[in-house]
Amino acid sequence: MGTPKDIRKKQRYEAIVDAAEKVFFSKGIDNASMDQVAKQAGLGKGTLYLYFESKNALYRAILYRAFATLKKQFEEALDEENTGFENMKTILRVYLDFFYNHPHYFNAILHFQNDLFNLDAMASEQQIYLAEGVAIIELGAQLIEKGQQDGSIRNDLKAIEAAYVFWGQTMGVLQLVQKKMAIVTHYHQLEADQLIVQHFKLIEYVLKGS
Amino acid sequence: MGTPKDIRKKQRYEAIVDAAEKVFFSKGIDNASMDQVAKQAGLGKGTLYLYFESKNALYRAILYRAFATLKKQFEEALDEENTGFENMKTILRVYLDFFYNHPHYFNAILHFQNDLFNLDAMASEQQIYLAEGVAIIELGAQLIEKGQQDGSIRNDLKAIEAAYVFWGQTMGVLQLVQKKMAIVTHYHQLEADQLIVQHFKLIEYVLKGS
DNA sequence: TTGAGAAAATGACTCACAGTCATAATACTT
DNA sequence: AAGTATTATGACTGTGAGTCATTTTCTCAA
Repeated sequence: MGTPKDIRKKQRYEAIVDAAEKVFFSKGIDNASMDQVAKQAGLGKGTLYLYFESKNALYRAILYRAFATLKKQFEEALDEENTGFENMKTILRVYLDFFYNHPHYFNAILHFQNDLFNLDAMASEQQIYLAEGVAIIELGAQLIEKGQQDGSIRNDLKAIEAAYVFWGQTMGVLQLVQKKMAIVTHYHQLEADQLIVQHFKLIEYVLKGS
Repeated sequence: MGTPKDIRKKQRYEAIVDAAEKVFFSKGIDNASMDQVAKQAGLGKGTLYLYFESKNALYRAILYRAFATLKKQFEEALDEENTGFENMKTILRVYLDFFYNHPHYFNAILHFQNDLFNLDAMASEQQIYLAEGVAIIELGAQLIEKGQQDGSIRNDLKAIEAAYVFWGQTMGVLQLVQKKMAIVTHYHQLEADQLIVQHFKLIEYVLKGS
C-alpha cells in the first residue's frame, strides 16, 4: 500500500512503454526485439517481464495510449452547441488529423484491428484498452443520436450500428491509404487525399440522407 | 526448355502451396512453421526454399490464389445485360459469399491489406498477385462507369476513385466483423449480419445518389 | 547400358529472438 | 545492523527462419 512505492512502479511502467514506443515505432513491432527495448529503457530484459507478461502485452499498453489520445482529442474538439451532424464532421476531421499527426498510434490501432490477440482468455485488467476503443464508438453513436434529434442527421439509422459501420469503413479506407498507397499510385493516378476526401464526402452524404 | 520438366516443377510448386494452405490455414501463419509445411508436403525444408525465397513469398502464392478465386467468381456472376448498378449489387453479394465461403482466402487478403510486405524491392515476377488485386478494383470501376452511362449510378463519382473507396470501406467493415465481432457483441447487442447489411445498404444508397 | 556432369533435394547447422529462472542487488523494517 | 521481502538481472532454453555442404536423382552422349 506504500504510495511512494506504487508511484515508482507506475513511473517505471510508463518508462518502459516510452522505450517500447521508441523502439517499436522506429523499426516496426516485428523487427524490434525485447532486448532492444530493455537496452533503450536501461533495464535488464527480465525486468520488462515483471511489468508486462509478453511482448504483445507491452504492445497493448501502447495501444491504450493510442486510443486514449484519440478519445481525448475527440472530446476536446466537440462543441455541445453544434448539431450532431456538425460534430460528426468535427470528429471525422479530428480523426484525419490524428492519422496525419500520430501515424504511429494510428498504426497501432490498425495493427490491433487486424489481430485476434484479444482471446477472451485475456485477464480483465488487460482489457482497459478495449474500453477506450469502445468509448470512441459510443461517442460516435451519441453524436448520431443527437443529430437525429436535432434533425441534422437522417432518422433511419440505428446509431450504434451506424457508428460501427462508419468506424469500420473509415479504418478500411485509411488502412488502404497507409499501407497500399504506393500500389494505388503506381497503377492509377490517384493521391491519398483524393480517396480520403471522397470517403468523408460519402459519409457526410449518408448521414444527411436524401 | 524441357516441357515435362517444367510441368513437374509446376506441379511441385502447386503441391507446396497446397501443403502451405493446409498448415497456415489450420494454425494461422504466425503459428505455423516451415518445417510443418515441409512435413505436410513430404519434402525437406530446404526444398521449399528452392521454390519460394521466404515464408512470406509462400504466403504470397496463397494470396494470389485468393485474388484469382475472387476475381473468377466476380466474372462468373456478372451479367452483361444488367445495369451497372445491378452488377455492382451482384459483386457486393459475391464478395459477401466469398467472405463466408472462403474465410481463409479472405483472411489472406486481409493480412495482405495490413502489411507492407510489398516493398518495391520485390521482383516483378513476385508481383503477379498484385495484378490480380488491381484487376478486381478495375472491374469495379468499369461497372461504375457503365452504371453512369446507363443512368443507374450517379454521375458525380470518379469511377476508379470510388472503386478504391468502396473496396477500402468494405474491407474495413468485414475486417471488423471477422476480427472484432466478439468485442462488438460483448459490449453491444449487435450481430455481424446487421453491420454487413447496413454497410451494403449504405453503399447502394451512395451509388444511386439522391 | 553406362557414367559423367547437371539439377534437384536434403537436413544438420547457424543465428536471432521470446520468454524463464536461479542468483544478485536493493529496499524496507525493527 | 541484521534479516526479510521486493525488485532486478542476464545467462540460458526452446523454437523457428533461412543456409549450404553433401547426397540423390535425372539427363544424355557415347
